[in-house]
Amino acid sequence: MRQVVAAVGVGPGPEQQQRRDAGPQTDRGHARKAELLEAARRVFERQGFLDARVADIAEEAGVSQGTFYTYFDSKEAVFQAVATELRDRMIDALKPRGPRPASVHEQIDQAMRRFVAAYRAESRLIVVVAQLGHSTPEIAELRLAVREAFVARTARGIRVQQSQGLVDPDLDPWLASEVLGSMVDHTCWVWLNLGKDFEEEALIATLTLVWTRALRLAEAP
Amino acid sequence: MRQVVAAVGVGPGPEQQQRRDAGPQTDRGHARKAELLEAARRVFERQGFLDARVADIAEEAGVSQGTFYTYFDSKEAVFQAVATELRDRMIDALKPRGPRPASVHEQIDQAMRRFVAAYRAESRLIVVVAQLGHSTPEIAELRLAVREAFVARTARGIRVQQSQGLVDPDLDPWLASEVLGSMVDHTCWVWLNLGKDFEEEALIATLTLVWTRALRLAEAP
Amino acid sequence: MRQVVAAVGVGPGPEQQQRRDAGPQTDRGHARKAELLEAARRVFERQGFLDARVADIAEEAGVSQGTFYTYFDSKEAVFQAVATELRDRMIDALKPRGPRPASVHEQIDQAMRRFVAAYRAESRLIVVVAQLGHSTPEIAELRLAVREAFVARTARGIRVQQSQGLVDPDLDPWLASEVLGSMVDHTCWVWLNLGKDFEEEALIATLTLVWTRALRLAEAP
Amino acid sequence: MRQVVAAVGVGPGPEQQQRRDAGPQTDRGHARKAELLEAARRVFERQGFLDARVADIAEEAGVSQGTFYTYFDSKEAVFQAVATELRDRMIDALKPRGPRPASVHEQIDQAMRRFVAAYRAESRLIVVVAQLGHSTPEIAELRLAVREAFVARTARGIRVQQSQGLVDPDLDPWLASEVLGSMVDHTCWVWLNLGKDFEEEALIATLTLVWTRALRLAEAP
DNA sequence: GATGAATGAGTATTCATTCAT
DNA sequence: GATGAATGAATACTCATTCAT
Repeated sequence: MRQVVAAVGVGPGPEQQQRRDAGPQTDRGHARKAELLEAARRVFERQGFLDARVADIAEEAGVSQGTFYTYFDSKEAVFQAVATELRDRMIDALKPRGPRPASVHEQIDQAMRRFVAAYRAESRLIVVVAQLGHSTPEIAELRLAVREAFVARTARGIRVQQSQGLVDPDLDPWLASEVLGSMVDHTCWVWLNLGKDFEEEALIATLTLVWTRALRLAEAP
Repeated sequence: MRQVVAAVGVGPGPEQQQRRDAGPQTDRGHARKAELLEAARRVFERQGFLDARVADIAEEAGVSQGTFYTYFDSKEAVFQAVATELRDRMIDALKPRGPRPASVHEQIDQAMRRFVAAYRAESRLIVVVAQLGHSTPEIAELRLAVREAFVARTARGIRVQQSQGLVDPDLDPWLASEVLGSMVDHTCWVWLNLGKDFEEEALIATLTLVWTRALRLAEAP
Repeated sequence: MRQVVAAVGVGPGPEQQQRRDAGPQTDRGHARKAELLEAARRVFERQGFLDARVADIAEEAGVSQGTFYTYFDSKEAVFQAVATELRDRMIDALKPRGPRPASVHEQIDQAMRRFVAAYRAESRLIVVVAQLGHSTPEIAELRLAVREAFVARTARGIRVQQSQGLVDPDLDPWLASEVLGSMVDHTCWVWLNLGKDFEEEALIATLTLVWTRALRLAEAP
Repeated sequence: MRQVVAAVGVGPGPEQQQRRDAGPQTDRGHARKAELLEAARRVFERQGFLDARVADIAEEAGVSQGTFYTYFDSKEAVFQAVATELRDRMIDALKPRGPRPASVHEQIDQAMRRFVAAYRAESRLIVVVAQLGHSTPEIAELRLAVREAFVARTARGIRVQQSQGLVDPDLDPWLASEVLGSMVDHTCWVWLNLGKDFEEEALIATLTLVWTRALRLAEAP
């Protein structure tokens, strides 16, 4: 049994807090902070949040524990920073790249592949965020933000397709995208985090199939 | 009254465990164990796993801490027992009750409502199980077992419907049920645990709609 | 790290204490007590005092823990009884058997062999008594009693041999027997308990040699 | 100030140990470690191993419990360090000092006095080491090391004296020194630890007498 | 800015002993 | 007499955070 200790209600002396609030003053300082952030990401991916110790992060970054607190308020703060970066990377990775495909079917297929690729690249960190999100609202927010980005984009897409007469006009775009987004999200979770053994192409095909049928997409596949 | 406690280095494993392994010998013992299990469930629902102390459970059951260890090996062991009961309740609650509805559409609608009802009843405990499942394989197993039960039942249903010519015969029953199961599961999670505000009937209707369309169910809704 | 708990200052209810004080009332009771004593000896030999639990002793005797306290006041009390029996067996085993040998040299040789044999037979229990004797005066007493018996017999022998003109008359019989007794005792400890590998006959010969030379025994070996 | 502590199941080994393994990095650290070691010695002498709490040691050193664990892995580890120092002090104290006495008799007499002086100075700690040595092989090793040093030196001395024609050439030096070493060792134990009341000069004289007679030392006392 | 060291609250678990049946 | 169950005090150890150099 490991013990986790978190101090609440005690603050640092005014001097150190000032430095943290002010942010790094020099290029070297900026580099140090970035190194610590990278180190923290690696440690969290490896050990999860609870089993990661500030000492581990400092060691991974090659600095002393004291130095860690020059740049970050707390273990939770650095995790928040790591998770924020994750959110930005995920949202970015879900954006369509390159020319828009001619068919809606292909658009959906590519969106699916982007999602899977992004999820796979970050799956370890996604687990840790999920774990901590159960008890930390700020982290849960970040998690939801990624979902919102995906769902909102999907809903917009459905609305456009409805206006073009390509998909069922009676569908509620928002509810449909929530539900379909959950499907894609959780399927990746079961596949990539819980270790259920799916064949990738068949899985993507099934996801795309359900998606297009749900929309009554008026195209030959 | 004075007690002297001293720790020494060596020794065989605990002997009290034998009694625990043997289980309660009397009716009173069985009752006590059940009380403790109930108390543990309430405490875990209220405080989560990490914040629950063995002392809390003992107090909730109205017994001394020592008595807790008469019946359970550890905090983890009692949680495992609580989670096992949860699994059994969930699997049971997902079974169809009463006469089989005439239409497939109605069968699906009722399955959806059963899932939502079961999820809602146990949502607090589901959160805790999910949280601990990230780091404890035995708990993750229990989590997956519920999913398997649901997915396997769904897959069987699809196969039957295919043989009756009611749904798309080209669909892979297993993949489809995995994907649709993920949809329902995660939608409930987002709704009941992450607090996203859905209107219940509209949500169930959307889930059912996507489900039946995915199967190309040959029935008028 | 094992924990050892000993309660001081609390007494049993008057009823059970009376029964313990009174001793067994029936033949069956006497047999039970003897069984528990035997069981305790085996457990202490196997596990030492600290690692022996009352539950172990009860189980070894095939009775419940509660029954143990029908016959003994405490874990220490049963150990005291075990150690007392050990003392009696040791003192008895050190007494000369059979016809007295003609030569003093042979008397000494046989005494040495008796000591070694007795020590070897009880070496496991001797360790436990030594361990506990460090902190429990009553046990230390029992340990010393064996030593006293051996040393006193030796001193008497020396005095007799002096009066017969067989050994150095200027030697202080008491001091000499204390010192020679220590030699034999500790040599057996090092040999049989600490595991130093001595060849038995050579060792006994050396002990006897030093002994007789110390006394200036006027005999050809 | 409020702290929240929670225990979780899994995780890699302690990281603080790395710092402990590395040893103190500054002069202040070295001094602190030495203070803690001294404090531990005093506490162990006073209370024995079982009754000594880590809190006692920290308090004796005037630091917090956490600081104790900055320098030592555990209560057992610090005892090991204390016992190792004891071994070194003992071995050193048994070495001959000053000019070698002219007569073998005097050499032996002085060796005896050195042993008694060293034993007396450390008798409290010797008890504790003996007690723990029963169950901890590493400690038993340290105990034996002191004995070996004494016995080996004695055996070498006997061999030299044999080559000089001063003592019985037929004696096995190793066996003799084992047996005589046991005599001296255990006599001190009975005297200084078990509280048997010997007159010092008479005791030393007797020990020396037996020793020289055992060797058939060819000198007038 | 960097460092090594100091802090201290917090809890799971054992087992000798008692007692109601 | 026998049993199974109930009791409860007592302590080692971790690690996030602060602070003096």
